[in-house]
Amino acid sequence: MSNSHSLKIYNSLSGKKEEFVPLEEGHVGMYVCGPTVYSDVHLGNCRTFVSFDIIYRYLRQKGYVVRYVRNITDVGHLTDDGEDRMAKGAKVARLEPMEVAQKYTVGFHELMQIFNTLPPSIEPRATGHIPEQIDMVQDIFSRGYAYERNGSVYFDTIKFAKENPGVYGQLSGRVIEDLLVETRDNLKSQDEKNHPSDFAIWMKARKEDLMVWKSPWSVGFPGWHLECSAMSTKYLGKTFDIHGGGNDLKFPHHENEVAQNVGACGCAPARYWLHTNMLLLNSRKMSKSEGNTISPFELFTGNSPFVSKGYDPMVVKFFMLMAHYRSTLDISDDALLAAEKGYRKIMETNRQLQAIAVNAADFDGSETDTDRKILSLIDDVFAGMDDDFNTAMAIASLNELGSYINKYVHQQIAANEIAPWVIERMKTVFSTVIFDIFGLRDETESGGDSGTMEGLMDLILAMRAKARENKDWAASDMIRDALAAVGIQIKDGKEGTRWEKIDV
RNA sequence: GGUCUCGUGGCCGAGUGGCUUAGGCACAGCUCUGCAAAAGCUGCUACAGCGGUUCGAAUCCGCUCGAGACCUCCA
Repeated sequence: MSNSHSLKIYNSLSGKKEEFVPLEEGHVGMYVCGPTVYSDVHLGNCRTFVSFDIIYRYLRQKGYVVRYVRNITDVGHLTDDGEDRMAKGAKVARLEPMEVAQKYTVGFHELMQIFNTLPPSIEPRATGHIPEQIDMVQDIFSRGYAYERNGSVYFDTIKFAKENPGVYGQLSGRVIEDLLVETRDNLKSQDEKNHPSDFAIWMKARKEDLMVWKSPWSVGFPGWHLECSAMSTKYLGKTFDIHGGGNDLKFPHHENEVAQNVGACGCAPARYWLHTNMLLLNSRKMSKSEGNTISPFELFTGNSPFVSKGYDPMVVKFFMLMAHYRSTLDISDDALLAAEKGYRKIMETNRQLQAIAVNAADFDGSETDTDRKILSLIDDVFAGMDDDFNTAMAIASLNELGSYINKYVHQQIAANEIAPWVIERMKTVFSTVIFDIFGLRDETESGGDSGTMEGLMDLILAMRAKARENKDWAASDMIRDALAAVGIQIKDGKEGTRWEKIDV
């Protein structure tokens, strides 16, 4: 399903929307910073990965062959006390570091499946790319942007900034002069670094560090930031199309990443930088370290003081899609409730649409205003997606289409108002957008799980229909109420009774 | 303190110079219905405050107030 719009993407480097033109026609290389697997992923991470999943899916939908690389960081992050995070987790839990990493990697994958996201093309691990990272340190060294102190290697940001004007700070909007000024305040720092903005690209291990490797400088481990530079280069090339991640990674992580790549090869890594905005709880950023967080499973089960009930993962996903990925999104019970209704409605509309059997005899062959309006709305759906992946706009247009579908189904507009091929086109658009691009699942479908359930419900509804025929309202209502008590909602309609499982 | 973003109707949330009444939820009326639910239709016209630019601003500029993010690990 293609369309005529050109795709526009907001590029954090330039601060504006730009037309997307890949380096190599028909192909897109996209790198997204994945999770650090030293604890459970939280909902904020999910939003970012869901956003990029939709970007990935949409690029594919537009016909691009996409190589989507999303890493797993299982080494390299330092805690405040300088201890490797993985090692810290290991000591607390008395597990092998790799055991900790494995546990949370598996959990992360499960969650991504629950949200129905596609796996990336390549999911490299930092620990699996130590040689590549050592090579990159050497490249940076040979180009003069690194210095060694007691077995650790640091990136020389000041020298780099002077020799590469306009590069360091471009992404995050930082000013080099400010960096230079900072020096004075930090002179007394006992740090090994020449300058506070310098950062480690190789760290010499202390005796308590568990995850260590040999290098030309010391036995130690690579610095944070370096893994992404090394792995994106390895799998996507020195320069590639899209680099994504959460807003909070912009500085210092992404800024330093750019510096490392440019420092190592003289060329900029990504051409388009995309940053997703934060998911808020209580109007504050969700954060593991600050404890302001609700876990995905607490949200699914309702086991949290922040929500009145559990929400289906697809409802949570739909809730995320109702906002643009670059806006902050404040999670609240009311908003989730509204999203749940909206999600059910759009799924119901789709089912009604797919069930329409067009009768060619109803059609007189002319194109009506309604046809034109519908085609225009379909165009709006894709125009929204082409405008920096604006899912909120796409959903709005889908809802407007839904209004036509409902009027048609309820015979509030004449059958010959909409041409059969337009109906068919709507069917394709709905299923493509909802299932292929948004990656939603229809969890509201009647039955679904087993034929037994279907059969039982058919029986029960037949009994109720019989009771109603005999005007035995007591029996009829008893069945209705009893079903409601176990979470099954009865929907009486013109053509019979449908049912749906709802949360109690 | 420095850098930056945002402040939209009861709630969530798009939109960035003049036609979008965006959309969703809630609410009200109506249709349908044995009643109800569900479903459908219709209605509900906002853009923090002040000043400026402009023929015209929610949309551009300035100031004020408020919220948040980054500057330290964080999607």
